[in-house]
Amino acid sequence: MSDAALLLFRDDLRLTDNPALIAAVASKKPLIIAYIHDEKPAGDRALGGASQWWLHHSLASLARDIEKRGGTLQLFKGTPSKIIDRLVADHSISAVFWNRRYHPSQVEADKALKARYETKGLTVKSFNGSLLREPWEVKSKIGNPMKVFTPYWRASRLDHDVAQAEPAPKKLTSLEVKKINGAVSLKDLNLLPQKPDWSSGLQAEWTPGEAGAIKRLDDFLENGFKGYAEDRNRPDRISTSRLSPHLRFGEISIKQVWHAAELAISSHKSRASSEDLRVFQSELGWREFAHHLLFHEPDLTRTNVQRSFDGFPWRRDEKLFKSWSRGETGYPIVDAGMRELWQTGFMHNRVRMITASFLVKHLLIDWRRGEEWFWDTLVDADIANNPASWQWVAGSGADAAPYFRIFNPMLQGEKFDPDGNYVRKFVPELKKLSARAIHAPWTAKPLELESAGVILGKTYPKPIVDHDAARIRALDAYKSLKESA
DNA sequence: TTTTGAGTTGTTCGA
DNA sequence: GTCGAACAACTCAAA
Repeated sequence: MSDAALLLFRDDLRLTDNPALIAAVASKKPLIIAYIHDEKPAGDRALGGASQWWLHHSLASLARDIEKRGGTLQLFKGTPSKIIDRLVADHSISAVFWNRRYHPSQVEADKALKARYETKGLTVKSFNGSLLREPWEVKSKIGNPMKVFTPYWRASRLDHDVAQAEPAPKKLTSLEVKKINGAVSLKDLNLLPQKPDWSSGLQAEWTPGEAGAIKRLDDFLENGFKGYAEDRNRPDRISTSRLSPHLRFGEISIKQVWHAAELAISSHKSRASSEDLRVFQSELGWREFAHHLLFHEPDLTRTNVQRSFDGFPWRRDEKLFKSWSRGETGYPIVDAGMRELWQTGFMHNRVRMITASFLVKHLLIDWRRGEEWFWDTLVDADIANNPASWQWVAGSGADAAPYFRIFNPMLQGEKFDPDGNYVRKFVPELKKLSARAIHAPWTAKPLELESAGVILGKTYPKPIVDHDAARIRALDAYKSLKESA
């Protein structure tokens, strides 16, 4: 019997432009194609609820795509190294392939795996399957990891140097896997919410899987790309790519996205401007930068990048946290965002900033609490992007927003949701208010409130904090931090 | 070595 | 209503 190759799928649930898959097929060996679900990953964390829902459907889609090509996706549950040990012991495996991940604990685990099997005489090959540049590739002139986005992005030198995406293999040959401990069906992974099943809003919004990712990209390039530079700030418009969950699970490669956007410009297909392209690519750049930070910061989810924030006087207030997380702060743009998140597993980028700023600055609640909430509820919750962005808002991150930048939720609403349609969609009890009043219902005339059916404090909450007072309190808190340093 | 210029996304105040 | 300055220095990256 000829020997086999083991191909591990992780955060790269696609067949197109998947370097580990391409290398495995090129080895000409029959493949054991495996996804190992680790419920207790060391160092990084168990998936949040929304991400688990996504993963279930993404795996189902991947399994179908693999079957169409004659292969089989084998699922396992448990500790990856133990399951791989068992696979290697029970089968004649001579090569192992995977795409790399960048959380320090993941890097360490992969290094250990590689060392162990190379010692046993196996070929072990890993690849870059998810980034334009890996974290160690981008350095300052004197060799340090970059800590400021703009020079980082410049130093990435991507203008004419992103490899073309590779097509999916046409045929896959799988080896029959012997019955081993840990082999499970998709259902056995228990990724779907049961009682209650809260996933209907996610179902309505998303199509996890490679085909859904490609469709989302095409839709964006056709309908949202033109005017992106400006409109990406408008939660009331379909103007962002919404590719983040697909990228999170690697259902589409970053190179595919990069080149498709460039092609849409050069072929004049989308009528987007070069500025639209530049801004869109720099958003991809922020994703790269977050992974760069994650790799170089030992504990991005827990530790302030700027250690001077370690003594910040955060307030513990479960009642206020609950109001924020449920979308009951009394500030419509904040509440709309938090409810969008709860219902759809997603929140528009502009509104993420507003809601995050509100938690951290208006309520003075630790950014880690907000990060955990987003981790559990976002379908695109990403171990790099999520903490890096929270730290950016809080001011404790790399290249972070200055502390005195405190969003005014009324102004932000008026500016980026001028007709109030985003608020109306997710806060329907305010639906009948005028555009004038909808971002600050407490300023509306009693008559308008009455005819709109709004009773403040009853059908919709009064503001849980006063903006002006909260702003001054936040500035004082940040000032005290500086003085104590 | 020292210097220089720059740094995602804002708000408020006062002229 | 519009506009510029203040908010506060500090650190990074490169010349």
